Amino acid sequence: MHRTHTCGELTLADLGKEVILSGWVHKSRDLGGMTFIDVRDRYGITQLTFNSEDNDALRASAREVGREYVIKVTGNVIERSNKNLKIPTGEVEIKVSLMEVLNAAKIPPFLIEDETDGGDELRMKYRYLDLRRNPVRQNLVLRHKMAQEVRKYLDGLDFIEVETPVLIKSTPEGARDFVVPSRMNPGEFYALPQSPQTFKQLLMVSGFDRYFQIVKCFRDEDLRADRQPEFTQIDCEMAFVEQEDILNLFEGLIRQLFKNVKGVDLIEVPRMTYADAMRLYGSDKPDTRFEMHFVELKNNAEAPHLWKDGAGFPVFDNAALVAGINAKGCASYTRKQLDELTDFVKRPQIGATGLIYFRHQEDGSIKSSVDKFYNEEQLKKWAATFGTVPGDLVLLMAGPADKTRKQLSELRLEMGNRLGLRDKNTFAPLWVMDFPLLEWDEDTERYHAMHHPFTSPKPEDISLLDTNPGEVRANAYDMVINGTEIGGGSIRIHDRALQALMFKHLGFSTEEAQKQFGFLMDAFEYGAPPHGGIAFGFDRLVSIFAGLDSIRDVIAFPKNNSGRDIMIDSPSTIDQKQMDELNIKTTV
RNA sequence: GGACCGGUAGUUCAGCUGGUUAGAAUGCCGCCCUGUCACGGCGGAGGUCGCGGGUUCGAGUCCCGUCCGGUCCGCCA
Repeated sequence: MHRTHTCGELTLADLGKEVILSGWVHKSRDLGGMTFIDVRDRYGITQLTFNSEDNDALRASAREVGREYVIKVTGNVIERSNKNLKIPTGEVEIKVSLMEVLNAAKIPPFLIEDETDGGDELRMKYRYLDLRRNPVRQNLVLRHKMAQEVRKYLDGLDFIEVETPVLIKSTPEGARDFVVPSRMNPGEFYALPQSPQTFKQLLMVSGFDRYFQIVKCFRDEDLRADRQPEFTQIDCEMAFVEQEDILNLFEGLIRQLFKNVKGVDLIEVPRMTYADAMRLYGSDKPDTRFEMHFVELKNNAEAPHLWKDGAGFPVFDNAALVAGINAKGCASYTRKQLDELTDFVKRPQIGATGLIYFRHQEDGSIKSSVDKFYNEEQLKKWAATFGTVPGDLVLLMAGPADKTRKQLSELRLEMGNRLGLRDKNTFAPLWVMDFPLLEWDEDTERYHAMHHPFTSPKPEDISLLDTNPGEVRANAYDMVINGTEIGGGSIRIHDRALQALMFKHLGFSTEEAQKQFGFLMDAFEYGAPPHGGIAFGFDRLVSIFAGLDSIRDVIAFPKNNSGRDIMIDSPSTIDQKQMDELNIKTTV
């Protein structure tokens, strides 16, 4: 037998028992005549004592074992004379009578402790060692608990978990596909799924009216802190439902997760239209932990100019949009701080040309960076529009509408950071609804589906498809938590004619549409029920629960910035024989 | 495809306007210590300053290129 107990469970209640423990040597402390070893497994740490007065040879061998050796000890549980109340087993220790080294260990390249000295790259290379550390292991335990809770909730509501294929067909829509060459079909390729979208819709046609799957998805696009080439979705679909049914049921899922896993009672999830989100926050995934919404100023027709006999202020006069945010209590910002903010928005990634501000001073006057263009009466009008009080600072940007909103959104988030308004332990969920069905793509000069081509337009907007495609709204919705999109879905098209019409508007010829998605449209002709669904980004959801910015920490074996797994060193070349079998010609 | 930050001991970092023997902490090794738990004390080993080129009397430091890592933009229906 290797163990009678784990390293995390012995207490005073076990005094006098003879026990066997196995685990890793966490740390040893060597005193004159005795040695303490902390032995660790995933359940905790237990202190072992070796005393040269009792057994000098055993004590000597205890001095030989190094960090991360795997040992097995037999001994008696005794009460400590000096207790350590910081750990659950801290009132007892094991007086060892027998020790066996199960395996030696090299000196680890970084400390296997909560606060490690290892950098990211080294920890990735030795991920199996990093996973021994409490914080990392706890993330995976959290992930497990959340997955179980998801299954419990959905199973309780008669959802069936169905596995869908991983080797499927490449389609031109959406993200780049990972492809897999087919040996038996030379020159042909499978693709790995970006999501099980079409399969879950086919399951609805099959009558599995409530489906879910916790499933790996693959996208061959550049990585980010919150984007990996393979990632996990909670993929769900329901038949005979309307949007309202889906929103309520999956709001329930999120609430149950917060309640049962995190002990947080979530507020009822507010709803906001896409149009409002863009107008008030400049983003389709606003961080609603703090307000600071946009206020738009009317163009200068109403604002008298003082400069050069009423000549205009071109930055405002030529702008399609002048909008700003009220940074409450920031009127004391120094010139240096304001310059920093200006530099922030002028960075290439944001690309603004400048930043305009006015302060509502403590004496009630308004001091602005455009004093020479506007009189105080005008500035006061604007201050009133923003609802400022003395001590407030208004930051303004102007320019093309979409671009300015995006830039101001970045500035808003930066101000949220600076003011400490983005607390990781505060959770602000939000439904964003009524997304546009189509989005104009400048490069290809055609519309593409904002969500995906199977999304149903709102019935009342279908008539706009021919005349004003960009105005058509979809029955599509995203769940946003703290400014991160964690889920999205839609009511789907279940009618062949409408689906064909969609493909036509997306620039597919009838033949192309039939070749790519004929199987789905054919299925719609055999009794497809109305249906819709949603998919949650499981990694992102776990990382939000864990209070982490990067999903890498909640994935057991993640890939780095360049899509490489530096532990197993993949991707890698394959030998010529494999290439030949797959009928792949080398061109390098 | 692009922007920015970083690469110095096993590890995490410091190293100023270029200057003679490149430091700290931690880890590691040795000796001492009988109640430690961030043990303590004394001593020791440990470096192609990512790589290549250039400027200079002299480069860890400045310049160019390149590789690697990270964050972001594009991209991600």
